[in-house]
Amino acid sequence: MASTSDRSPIWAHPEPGSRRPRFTREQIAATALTIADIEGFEAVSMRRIATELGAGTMTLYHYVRTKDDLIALMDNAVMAEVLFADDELPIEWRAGLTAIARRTREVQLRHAWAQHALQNAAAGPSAIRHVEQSLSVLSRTSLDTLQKFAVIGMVDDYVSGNVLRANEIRNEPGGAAANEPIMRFVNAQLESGRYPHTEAAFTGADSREMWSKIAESAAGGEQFEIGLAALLNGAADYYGLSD
Amino acid sequence: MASTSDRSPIWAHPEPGSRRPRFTREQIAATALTIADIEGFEAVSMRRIATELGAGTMTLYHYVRTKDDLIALMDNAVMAEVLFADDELPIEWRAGLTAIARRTREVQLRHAWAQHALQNAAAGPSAIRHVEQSLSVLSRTSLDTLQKFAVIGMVDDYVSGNVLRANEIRNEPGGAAANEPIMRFVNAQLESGRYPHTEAAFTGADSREMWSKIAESAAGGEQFEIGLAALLNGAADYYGLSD
DNA sequence: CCCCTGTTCGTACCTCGTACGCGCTGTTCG
DNA sequence: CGAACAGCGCGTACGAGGTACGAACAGGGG
Repeated sequence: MASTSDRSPIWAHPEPGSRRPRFTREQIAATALTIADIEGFEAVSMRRIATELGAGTMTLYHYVRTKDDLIALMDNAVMAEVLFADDELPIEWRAGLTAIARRTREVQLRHAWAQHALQNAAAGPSAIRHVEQSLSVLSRTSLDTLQKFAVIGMVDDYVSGNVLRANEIRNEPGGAAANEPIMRFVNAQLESGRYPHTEAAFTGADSREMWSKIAESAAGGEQFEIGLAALLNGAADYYGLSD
Repeated sequence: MASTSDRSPIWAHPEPGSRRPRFTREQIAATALTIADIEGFEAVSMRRIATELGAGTMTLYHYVRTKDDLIALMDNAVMAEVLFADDELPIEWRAGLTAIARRTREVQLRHAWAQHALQNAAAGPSAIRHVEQSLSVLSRTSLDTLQKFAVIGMVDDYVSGNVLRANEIRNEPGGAAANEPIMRFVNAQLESGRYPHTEAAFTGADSREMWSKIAESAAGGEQFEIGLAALLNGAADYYGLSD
């Protein structure tokens, strides 16, 4: 994949020009997003997108140099959903970071495939705007640049991790408990007596139901909020932030 | 991939049997690990592993039903590295969780590809033992099962997220700053004036050097420790844990 | 010692990304 | 107003990947 050794991002290359082409990059990206949302990222192939658009496969390569470019476009579209309208973003740093974190989480949960697929995507305009918004809510604090990025990074880490796990959980169709063969295997293991604490955790309860509860509470927002608040407290403490 | 619809984990199937075969699952997994560590996960193909072992490609399918099984084996091998010897694991919950979190981080950083590959891998024996160890350090607390998993999950989320980002950063060969075309694009964007806070963050400093510093501090362990401590404080606070 | 069965693997098919190059067509210039 | 010249669309083909199928092979129990 990606044999073209030109590492410049797609936004450095103008969209095809003068003779109004049949499609636009937005259109192509939107089609890819739709496929990914409905059928998962692995269903997104150049052939598939082209078919969906009623075009020949190779036509796409007039809008995009490689599939990595396509992925960058998808990333950009997703990041755009994370952005706030200027008047929607709280001014206070704590409220601002919390809002951004929540929004990021929501978007990544909505596009479960994105986390995985976009990991190495090239940063586009929306990503830059996202950084801008994160920095802007910290602009009223006394932090220097490095510290700002440290705080943003800490929160980002937590959000990514939370989404990662929530998506893992949701990937098990019908909840992890529904995967009979694996449940059977795990239960058999537990009964071997080599895992006393784990075994104890499930005694006196239907293990299937217990797993569901754990999964639910992990994927739900409450736990997320607890950790987020803890991180912001810790940051405020460590860097001596008021508010 | 994975056409076999049998969803049972590979550990539910005994290794091939009576007439001692040429290889073992461990051997195959180890070979795969080596390839992944040296050349990256995408270099791990069935053909490649077979070649490395001096076997025919299809031979592997006597040890493993699909590539997903192979991935499960790799996962299991990696999880084994996360485990503590029984006497190495601190008894106190805070120290214990910290130790597990650090170890997890170290291992996932060592096997940068694992994060990705691990995501949907079936849980194996080592994964269960890992859960066991996490639960065991919390066994002296007053938390109920759901709460224990909540705390473990919170920490796990943070660790995963941190590793995810650290690996992203390390994936840029020679640091993000080395990617000339992207740097040029981003700088051009910043100069457009649409991103005042981001622009301000880099004024009075060589932007390349600034990025390096940010990357370095994000990938380094210090920031990680700050967030980790914050989370544990928050958890202790929220759940009323002493120690 | 021979046959049965566990093991090995050559061949082939399908999907993917994408290089190459031909043919069509809107645009612009003379 | 017409021709030439891009800009654009896409058919074909190649190599790499996973794995289904079934033939070839060998080692041990009768």
